[in-house]
Order: sequence, then C-alpha cells, then structure tokens
Amino acid sequence: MDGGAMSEPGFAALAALLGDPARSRMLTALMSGTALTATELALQGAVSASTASTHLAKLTEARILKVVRQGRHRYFRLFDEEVASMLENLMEIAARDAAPQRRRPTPALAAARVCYDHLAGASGVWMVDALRDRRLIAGDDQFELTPAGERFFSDWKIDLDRLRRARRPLCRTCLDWSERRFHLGGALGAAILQRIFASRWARRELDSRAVVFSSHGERAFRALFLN
Amino acid sequence: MDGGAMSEPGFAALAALLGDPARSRMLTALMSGTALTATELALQGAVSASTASTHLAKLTEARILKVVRQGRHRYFRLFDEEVASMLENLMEIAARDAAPQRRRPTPALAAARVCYDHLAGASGVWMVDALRDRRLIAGDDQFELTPAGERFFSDWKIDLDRLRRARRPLCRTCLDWSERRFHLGGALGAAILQRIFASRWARRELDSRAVVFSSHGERAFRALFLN
DNA sequence: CCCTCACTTCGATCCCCATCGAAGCGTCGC
DNA sequence: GCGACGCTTCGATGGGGATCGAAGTGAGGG
Repeated sequence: MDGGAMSEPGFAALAALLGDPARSRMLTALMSGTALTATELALQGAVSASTASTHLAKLTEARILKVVRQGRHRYFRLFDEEVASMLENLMEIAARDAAPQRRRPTPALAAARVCYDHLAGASGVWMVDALRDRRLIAGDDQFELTPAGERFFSDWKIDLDRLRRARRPLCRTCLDWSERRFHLGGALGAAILQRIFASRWARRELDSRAVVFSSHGERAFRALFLN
Repeated sequence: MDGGAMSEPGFAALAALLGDPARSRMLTALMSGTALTATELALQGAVSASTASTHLAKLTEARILKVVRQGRHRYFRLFDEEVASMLENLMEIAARDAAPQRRRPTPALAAARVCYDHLAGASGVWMVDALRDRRLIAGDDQFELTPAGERFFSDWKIDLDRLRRARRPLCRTCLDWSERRFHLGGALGAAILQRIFASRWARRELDSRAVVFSSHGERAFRALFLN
C-alpha cells in the first residue's frame, strides 16, 4: 500500500465548504456586505445555534469568513473582496444552467447591487466608464487615481489620506460576472458606496443585495460624473 | 407548514458537485483542456468505473461537462471556457490560504499554462499586451480584431473565416486569476495555442496544465509579435 | 456471430458529517 | 453577585451520498 489517502485538489475542500445548504444560505446573507452575528446567521441558515457555530468555525478556519468580537457578540463578514468575487462567479455559473429560460438575474439586481461593500452591476460598470471618460481614474486592468481624480474625490468629501492609511488597496478591479466587465472595488469603491447611502441617493433593499436608487438620487449620481 | 425544504442558494448544488474529492480530481485532469474517456477519468479520479460513471452523469447533467460519443467511447470535456475560468478562480482562492508560505503556483505553471484550450499565465497576458501594442486587437474588456490583426493572423495561416463560422465567439476575454489580468480566449485564442503546438514552439507537460516553451520556440514566439 | 471492450444500472454497504439538545463558558446589565 | 444572553463544546443520532461488485446494454472486431 502507498499509505492510503489519495491526493485531492486544493479546491475540493473549499468547494465542499460552499456546497452545504446551511452554509450557502449564510454566505448568501453575507454577500450583502454587512457583518452579522452568529445568531443572525443561524437564523439565515435555518439551523440551530450550535450547528451554526460549527459551520462558522469551519468557514473562518478556511478564511472564507473573518470574525471580530464585540462585547458578547461575534460579527462575521466575508473575508475579503476576492472571496466575494469568487462567490459571485460561482452564482453566475450556477444561475446560467439552472434557469436557461430567464437568463439574467432579476432586473433590479442586475441594475445595481452591492458586491461585498461596493457598487456592482450595471450601475457599477457605468460608473467606471464615467470615471474613465473624465480621466479621474486610469488603467485598464489595474485602476489608478489621476491627479484630477484626486481633486474630484477630495471635493466630494472623501478622505483619501485616511483611505490610504488603511491596509486595504485604494483602487481594485473587481470582475462583474453578469456584466463581463470590471467595476471599482477597494477602499475607494467602498467609500463611494457609503457616500451614496449617506446622501440618501439610494437605499439597500432589505435582506437582499439590490441597491435601489431614488429618481432624485439617480439623477444626482449621474450628474456627479457627467458634468 | 410551508411545505418543508428550506430554500437553498443556486450555487450550493454546484459547489457540492465540485467539492467531492473524486470529482475534483477528474475536473483537475480536464482543466488541461483535453477530452478524456470515462475510463481515463475513472483512473484520474481513483475510483471504479461504475462510480466514475455516476459522477460523470451528474457533472454532465449540471452542465459542468459535455460529452461526445465516439464509437464505444465517451469523451468528456469541460463545458466551456466559463466553467474553466470558474475553476481557475476557485483554485486561486483555495491556493491562497492553503499555502500562505509559497504563494504563487510553481513558476513553470505561472509562466505558461493552458486554460481549457488557450494560453494563460504570464505568457498569455504578455501576448495580449503585445497584440494591443501592435494594434492587432482592440478593446479593454471585450477584445476585437482590428483590420491589421485580420491581416496578421491570415498571414500566420490562421483561417479566420472558418473560426467565425463556428458557433463560438472569436475573441473572448478570460480572466487570469494569478495574473489578475485578461488573456485571450475564444476561437482565436484556441487557434493560436494550436499553432504554437503545431510549430513545436512549445509542448504540453504530461498530465499537467503547464506549457513548456523551447528556447528557440520562445524566441520565435516573442519575435512574432515584437517585430 | 461470438467475444471483448466501454460504459451504465442496480443493490447493498458504509462512512462522513450535518444536526440537535444539553451543558459549559464568558460577557453584559442590573 | 445573579440572572440573562450569546456563543461554543460535547455526545448521540440520522441520513445522504460515495463506493463497490455484479449484472446488463451496446458497439466493434475478428
């Protein structure tokens, strides 16, 4: 005998983790980008607190989630954008053959949705196009802020220095699998979405990743980049 | 009662399929882009023929694989580039936390590897850069052949008309997760790789996705685009 | 026309792991 | 401090599915 266990590709263990129904429900909930407590996730996963606990331990161990203790709560988030992106990818492929009749995701979701903590979907790639047209960002596959962009976002009350001090990259390309295009992730992408919510231009649909712009908000959002 | 079964996100079933060790070994073998018979895949998966048969039926049903009968053999392939790309993505994330010490894939693999049926890795994105520098292809996120490119590939004995007649898109961007860049997929990407092999510039490493250029082949390959 | 070969279907077995309740352990609020 | 709350650990249970060998189907080959 050669000693037993047959080698197994690295992605198998990862996929197996994602493949459990309860865990997948938890992850879907976390795709909204919000941090949730273990109890909330147990609810989302439709399992008991103890079961949820073991699931969350495994997901954290595998670096799919990260956890931060706060008082007697434990808040879980997706580990980072790359994990979020990978999940989007998986969802896209799954949706593809699950429903060959109605292909695209629900229109509302396609138009604007949150990917972890930044804007994705049609609105997300539209914004990238607009930013590049105005030369506020540059680069094809690796975005960079131009001097003009620097001024633009400072004027819009986004504290770029603070963002840069964070460990997280300022600009990051994040692939949108439904649009087959990049949108803007990273610290700046997150800050922009926060600003959009703070300005009440859009609100997050409850228990969903959809982002709904008010008609005024949409006008303001577009005007911001078009002028 | 609401009828029992708790709803489960679409990607869970997909991930569960990818999560089985035997299936993951089969899929890894198919990532080389070659079509394999059920028996060969049983060997790769290290399971009996009967077990492999049920696995392959499930993977085909889920449109992860497609099958073509040829005599008394059944040849299996990955369903399409998108599936291949999704698997690459998954591998990338899995590799990330599995081995935080040696991050990158083995240098040989990173330098040039086959992604389903076209060139990926550093060589793949290098080629895209070169093609764009010479204005043979255009477009940031959706490649298109320029008139110059049209002539170039015709001169290089690639029958573009035949490629266009195929149901498959000519140019397609395929995201390279190790390089964080696009490389060229689609019918043209596949034709280029075939040409590279036919010219003996490179050979495929056995039972691997690595593509090894000969020193002469590498010079020829680079010269082709640089001149 | 048999025999082989590639593959599938069937039936039985078995193991992994998701699941739960109960009990344990911190942390907060009073 | 004492309860209440949030979460984890433990032990026991059960079910889904991976696995195999044996038998069945169908396509070639001599």
